[in-house]
Amino acid sequence: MKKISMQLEKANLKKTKHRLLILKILAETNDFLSADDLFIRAKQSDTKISLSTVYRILDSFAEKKIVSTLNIDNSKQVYYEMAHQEHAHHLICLDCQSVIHIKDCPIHDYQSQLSKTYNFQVKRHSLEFYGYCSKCQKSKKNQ
Amino acid sequence: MKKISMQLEKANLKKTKHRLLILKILAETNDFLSADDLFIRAKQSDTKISLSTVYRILDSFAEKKIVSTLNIDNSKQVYYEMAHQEHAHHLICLDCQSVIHIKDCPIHDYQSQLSKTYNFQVKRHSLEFYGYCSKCQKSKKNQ
DNA sequence: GTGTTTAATGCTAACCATTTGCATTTAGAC
DNA sequence: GTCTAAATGCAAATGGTTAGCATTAAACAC
Ligand SMILES: [Mn+2]
Ligand SMILES: [Mn+2]
Ligand SMILES: [Zn+2]
Ligand SMILES: [Zn+2]
Repeated sequence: MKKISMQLEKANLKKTKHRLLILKILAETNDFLSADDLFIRAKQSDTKISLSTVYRILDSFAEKKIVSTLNIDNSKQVYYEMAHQEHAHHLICLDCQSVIHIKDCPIHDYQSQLSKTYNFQVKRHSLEFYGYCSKCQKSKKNQ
Repeated sequence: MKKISMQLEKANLKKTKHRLLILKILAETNDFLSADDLFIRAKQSDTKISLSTVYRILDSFAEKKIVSTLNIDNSKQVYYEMAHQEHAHHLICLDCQSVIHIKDCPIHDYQSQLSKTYNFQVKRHSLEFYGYCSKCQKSKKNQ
């Protein structure tokens, strides 16, 4: 995967095997992952990685905007995904944690309107939808 | 404040002095408060309250929908406010933590449209705006 | 390739918001 | 007033995350 190591180059981060591995796992995964999820998956390829390394890698990735973070619902852990090119939002299944990525944003106009009304300089917003994916809706009916 | 003790009655919670006090502080405050914020304020009226009591009270309030919770940005602590009658959103100042409460929701139609498009049963959403309030915009210019 | 420099890593202990166990107190019902 | 279950205080435990420090490895010059 040339593309993956390119990202580190562009971000001015050393290409270590652990960084490449975490990046690969993130690239292969559609859903949000916690640091521990990533640690467990990484150990399957490389038994000699430590959890603090995973945290430090994720911190460096977040700083360089390679990943973006999310607090799923009110859980106390942080979840990570590969950052999107464009601003995006998510439908998150409360049952299976699967994620649908929504590439458009319905509130740009609303946001600039808010800015004027309240003289508040909006820097960013969070918008996430929680509910049940089609798969989980079905299995709930059957139980 | 009759209104306050009414809320406990309706929720079927015992009217203890600590619960009434926490409720009073929440009612007087416009912004979100952490458990520790509430603990500090409560101690000013009642030196004999413990932090775990504050947590337990907040848990009971959250369960009865007397308060609603928020994870401000990516901080690891939970913030609480008196729950709104109707669904609401917020403008949160990244500098002074002040909050503007927005009583309308711009995405109801969008949400039902999403539901159909993705066959995803949306149960709730979070929408919060982060930026700088008018006061903090000014003080940044002056510095 | 070797050597040098500096950032990355592993391991362990610390941190800090939150939760829990348990003995004691108190609200609400009688 | 008595009684009972729920609420509380205190201390210890939990769990995700961060920090300290000695060791290793990328990147770069030669
Ligand atoms: Mn996404
Ligand atoms: Mn509010
Ligand atoms: Zn699902
Ligand atoms: Zn402000």
